[in-house]
Amino acid sequence: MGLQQPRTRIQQKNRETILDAALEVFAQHGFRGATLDMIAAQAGLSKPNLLYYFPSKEAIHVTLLSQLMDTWLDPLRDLDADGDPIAELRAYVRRKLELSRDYPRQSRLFANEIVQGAPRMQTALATDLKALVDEKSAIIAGWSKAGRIADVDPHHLIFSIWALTQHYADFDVQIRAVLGTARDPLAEAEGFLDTLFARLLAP
Amino acid sequence: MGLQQPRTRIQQKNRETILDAALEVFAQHGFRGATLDMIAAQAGLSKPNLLYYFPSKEAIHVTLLSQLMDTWLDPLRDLDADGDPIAELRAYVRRKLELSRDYPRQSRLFANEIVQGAPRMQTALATDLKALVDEKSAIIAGWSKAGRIADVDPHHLIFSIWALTQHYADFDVQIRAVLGTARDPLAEAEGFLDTLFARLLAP
DNA sequence: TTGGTTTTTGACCAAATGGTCAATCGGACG
DNA sequence: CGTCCGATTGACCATTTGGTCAAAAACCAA
Repeated sequence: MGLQQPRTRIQQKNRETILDAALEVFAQHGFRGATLDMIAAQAGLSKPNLLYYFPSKEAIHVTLLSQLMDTWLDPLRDLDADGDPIAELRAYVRRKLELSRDYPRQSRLFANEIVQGAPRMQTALATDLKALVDEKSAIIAGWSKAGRIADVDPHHLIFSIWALTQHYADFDVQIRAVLGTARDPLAEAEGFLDTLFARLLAP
Repeated sequence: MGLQQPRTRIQQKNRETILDAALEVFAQHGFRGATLDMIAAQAGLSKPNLLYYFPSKEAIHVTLLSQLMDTWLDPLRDLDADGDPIAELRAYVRRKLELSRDYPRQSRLFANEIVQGAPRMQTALATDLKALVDEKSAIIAGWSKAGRIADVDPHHLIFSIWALTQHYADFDVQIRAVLGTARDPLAEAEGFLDTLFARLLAP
């Protein structure tokens, strides 16, 4: 049953449909709170049919999480040691905020996983993610030492970018409840975060 | 069954035990992912005994959430229009970070609820919370207009305080995985956030 | 000690859940 | 057209889950 690499057009399409439905359901209910019936209903397929394309509920979840890590870290990978420090960091914030706007479900899937102790991601966090963050932190530390940006802890700077941008996806309902319906949180956030990091990073 | 106000010492103690166990389990698994058996095991009580003290799983959850809202908003309530603006806001950040350090489970319970769409808190968010935030935002806007702090959107300023402080509780595993075991995230965060908001708010 | 009240629990139930499987369907290709 | 293989599903299963209940145990006042 080599379903690893989808062979036919039908498999391609149905696997995508299932993953999209599962993203919706897992993001809203977490792994344990999601049921195969919910995912099947969302996908417009029967439950046994889901299990024809994926061996188990967990396999669907794992597939989503590994897809996630890829897209999620791209903007950080783009951080260029040879670019202008302030411009590079502002661009990172902007791209990360774009992810929150364009892929809020992925953000919430990730949030669910981490808040619940990252039972299925621990290793990836402590190896891949740590390596990437450490590498980019060294670059940022270099910028600080060279006086090109203010002196801030690079790791906490990165955490603050994650926290501030992902907050607009993960806590969307709260933000909208507080702001009321007339305002556009994500649009406003762009200006606010640009100002915040400009002031924080100015040498 | 007037168990609303615990009458005996046993009731007092067991209700507390149950709520503490439920906080642990709900924070880690979300509402749907938590089971009465888990809570019972954590509390060291039998499942029917839980249901002697609370009418249902949902009742336990609701009790926790309403307790939460109280403690959670106290630091914001303390924001004093007559105090020194910078000192008041820094104190708010510090108190909020203390909550993340001392009550991480409550923070994660709240995060779970919001990320999953706040099905049981929508009303409270759009009424009580919105009213409080609007009130305090007016104060902050006044400070900006008077030139006592920099010109920033008050609502987004408050969101940024929430995002940055709660991140250290909610994403604790991720932060520790990235920083490694030798560092103390919460202690470092205090200095970092103090700097961040000092630079953001300086007139 | 006795009698009544509160607390605790083993046994149980109906519904939900992840997963299986044999049987059927459908479409592409000879 | 017929055949074969991928796709689909109804029926089913064991386990888990929220919740009930009657009976037993623990507690307490007189």
